[in-house]
Amino acid sequence: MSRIPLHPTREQIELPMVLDCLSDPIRLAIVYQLAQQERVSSELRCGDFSGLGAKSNLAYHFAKLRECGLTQTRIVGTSRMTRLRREDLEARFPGLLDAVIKSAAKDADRLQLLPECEVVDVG
Amino acid sequence: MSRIPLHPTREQIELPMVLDCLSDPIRLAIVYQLAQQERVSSELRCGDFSGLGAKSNLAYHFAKLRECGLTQTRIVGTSRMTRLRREDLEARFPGLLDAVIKSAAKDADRLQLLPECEVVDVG
DNA sequence: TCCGATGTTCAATGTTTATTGAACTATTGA
DNA sequence: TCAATAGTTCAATAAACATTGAACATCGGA
Repeated sequence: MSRIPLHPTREQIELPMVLDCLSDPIRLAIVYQLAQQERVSSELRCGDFSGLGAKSNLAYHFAKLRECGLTQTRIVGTSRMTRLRREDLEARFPGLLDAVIKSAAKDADRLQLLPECEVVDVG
Repeated sequence: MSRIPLHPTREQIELPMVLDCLSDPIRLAIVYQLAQQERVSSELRCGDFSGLGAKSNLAYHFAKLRECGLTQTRIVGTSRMTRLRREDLEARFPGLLDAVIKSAAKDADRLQLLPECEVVDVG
C-alpha cells in the first residue's frame, strides 16, 4: 500500500482531467454520493461503495478521483476516508462541481447513482 | 457523406457523454471557440478550426460533439455550419455549459484553445 | 502474535479512443 | 462538363481505459 496518497495541488488541477474523471458512471456515482452525504459527514470510506463494483476496480476509480484533484483521501486505521475537494474545485472552476452534481441529481434514475446497496447509516 | 446529420433529441442528451465529450482538449477548444464567437455569429464552419488538426480528425471530433448533443450542424452548400445547443443544454444541465466555458476561459493559456490559426473574420 | 478486515498493486484481457492518410461524395462556380 | 472546395468514410495503428482475480500490505483487536 502506498502510505501517503498523492494529491495534486489546487493549481495543478486540470479541467480536462476533471471532466474526464466525472464522465465515468462509477466515478460520477461516487462523487454524487459524497456530495449527498456532505451534510451528515464530509467523508466516506471506500468500502461504503462496494455496491458499485469489485474492490480492485473501486481502488482504481478512487485513485483516479484523487489524482485528478476531485477528492482528498486520508488514512484512518485500515480504512481510507475520502471527501470532495469542494473549496479547491470552486476556486479553480467556479460553479462546475455544483452544476455537475445537480445535473446528476436530475438524472438520478437514468444514471445508476444508487446501486442495490444502500450507502451508510451514520449515527 | 451522410446527407442528414443525426442529432439526439434534448431528452436523449446524457450527462456522462457530454462530460466525456468536453474532456477532450480538441473538442473543448471547439466548444470554447463556438462560445466566444456567439456574439458575432452563432455558427462556425468546420474549416474554421483547421488549426486544431487534420480534416479527418476534425470530422471525427465534430461528429462526437454532434452525437452527444453539444452541437447542432446544418449543411450550407459544401460547408457544415455548427453551433452550440445552448438552450437544450441549459434545459437538461442548468449552468453546466457556462461553468465549463468560464473554467476554460480562466485556463485559456494552459489549454491550447487558440492554436496558431486565428478563427474567422466575420464581415 | 495471529486473524480478519480494508485496500492496494499487479498482470492479463478486451474495449474504446484518437490520429493519420487515402479514397470517396457532394456542391459550387467557371 | 470539369475542376476546385468542403467534408465524410474507411482501414490501420497505437495508446489509453475499465475490469477482473490473485497476491500482497497494513492495521486493529482477540
